[in-house]
Amino acid sequence: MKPKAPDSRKYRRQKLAAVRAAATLFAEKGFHGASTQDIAQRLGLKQGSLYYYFSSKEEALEEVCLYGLQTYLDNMEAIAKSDEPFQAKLFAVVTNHLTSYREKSEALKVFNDERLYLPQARRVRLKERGSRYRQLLEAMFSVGIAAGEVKDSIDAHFAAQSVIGVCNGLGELLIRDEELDVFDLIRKCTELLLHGTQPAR
Amino acid sequence: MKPKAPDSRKYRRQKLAAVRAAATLFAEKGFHGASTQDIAQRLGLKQGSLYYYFSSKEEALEEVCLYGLQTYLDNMEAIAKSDEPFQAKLFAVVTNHLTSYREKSEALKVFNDERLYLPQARRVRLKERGSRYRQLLEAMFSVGIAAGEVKDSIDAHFAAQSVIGVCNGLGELLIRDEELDVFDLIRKCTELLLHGTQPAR
DNA sequence: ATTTTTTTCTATAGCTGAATAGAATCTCGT
DNA sequence: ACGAGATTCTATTCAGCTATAGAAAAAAAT
Repeated sequence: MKPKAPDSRKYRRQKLAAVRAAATLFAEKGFHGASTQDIAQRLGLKQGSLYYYFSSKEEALEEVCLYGLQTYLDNMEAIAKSDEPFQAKLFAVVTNHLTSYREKSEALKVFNDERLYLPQARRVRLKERGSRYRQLLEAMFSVGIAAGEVKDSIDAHFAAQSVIGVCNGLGELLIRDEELDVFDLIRKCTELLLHGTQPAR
Repeated sequence: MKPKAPDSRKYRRQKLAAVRAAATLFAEKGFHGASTQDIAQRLGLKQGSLYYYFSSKEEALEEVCLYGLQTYLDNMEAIAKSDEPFQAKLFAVVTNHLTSYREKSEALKVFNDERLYLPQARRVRLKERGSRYRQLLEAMFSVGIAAGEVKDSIDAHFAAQSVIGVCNGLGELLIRDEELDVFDLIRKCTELLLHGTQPAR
């Protein structure tokens, strides 16, 4: 019934597949809209068999969110730590965000939209990681301001949220249009955040 | 059972209250997460009585979305039609978006997050209005570019989506923090979109 | 080849929620 | 105060969903 030491190759492979399947379904129908039946079906399993991999539907949601965040956050930590000039870091942040959207779009979308359906307890770990991201970004702006690389009229808190907003907005484009050139989008996005829309004065 | 000519004062009042209640619950728990029981309870009604005002839960969702979009879209039409310079129009757009968030935050959030749970048929009308908004914004940028008020390196489609993204991102801030000064945020946001984050060269 | 462990299936319990019908109550003009 | 229409309630149906237990099958180990 319950896997005691489930570390076989097959187990890990199927577990990953299960997380991915859950991500797809949650992204498509939402947490409450997608049933364990739907997820199992996509894996070619029967509904009950899912519980060999997850002990509850909520656990599945949590794992999807963690999966979506993983590399995304790791990359952010690395970027924040580096000594590159502000412009380069901002470029890296946008790249990280938008390429994540292309690669793991479902899982990341699930984190963005469905995390609030997790029970308090499970949400804590995720919440920490989410705000960690915002804080790193905010700090990046503060440092940039101190170094004269960013206008001092900029409010770091506001700016961080704006960057996240733009990237999520553009993520919609990436999801909607598979053909879209990510790197072109990244370039335009960074340019906008750096120099705005006004012609040179 | 079903209201034939339900145009009494009371009916309209209660119906509006019902739409609002649904908005609140959908915003809080999501479409599938909120039950008709929850909504009825918030209105001080019994579960079954809701169906005097809505013929289905999905109809309720649709009405909430329409309610959330209404003034928001009307304002956008007016802005797009005007002859003001680009900067003024952008300011108006941001103002419209962010103040809507404060005033009807729930309904607008529901439109943003839950509309995809509507069945194809119902989603059409909403989809039209949503893309109408994007198109108006996009056209605004195109006009700005033609008039030399916006850099010609800007891609209007991309720019429109970016504006929507920033505003939705900042909307999160407004929802999270009731105290936040909307107009300060509007100012900063417009400034960012116009001039970016870099110091003057 | 037989035993052991892992993985999947069948079947079902138990709950919740959407929707409907018809009765009961309320409201208001007359 | 009476009656017609509006509004709400009660009670119920029906479907779908999560989760569990235990049998079956598949894979691995001996």
